[in-house]
Amino acid sequence: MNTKFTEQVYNITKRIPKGKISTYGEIAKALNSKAYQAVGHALHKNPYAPIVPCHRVINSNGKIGGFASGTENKIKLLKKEGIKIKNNKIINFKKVVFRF
DNA sequence: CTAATGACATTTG
DNA sequence: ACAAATGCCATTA
Repeated sequence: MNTKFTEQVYNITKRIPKGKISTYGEIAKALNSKAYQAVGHALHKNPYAPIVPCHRVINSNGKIGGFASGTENKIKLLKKEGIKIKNNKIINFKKVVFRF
């Protein structure tokens, strides 16, 4: 969609460096908004599926949350990126959170 | 335009 | 600490 919000969401999500992650809340804040759900929606539609590392975006509670391709699959991918995950939760969550 | 939904977050039980 | 309820914004129907 050509809405500014989603555009920003994708742009920011793409800026997340490898080995780091971010939360919906942080992204929403980066957009000067608190539409966490809208961010999640944007990523859910995700017309930039392979372009935007949506798997690097997780919940604020350190949980992975839900993902289209399966949460467990994302966990594996994040683990490969260097993120430590236990029971679907981020271990070094605070250490890997990327803030804009 | 109005209503409902969601890859959420926060507060309350 | 965990589970449920409420509130939030933007998008979709």
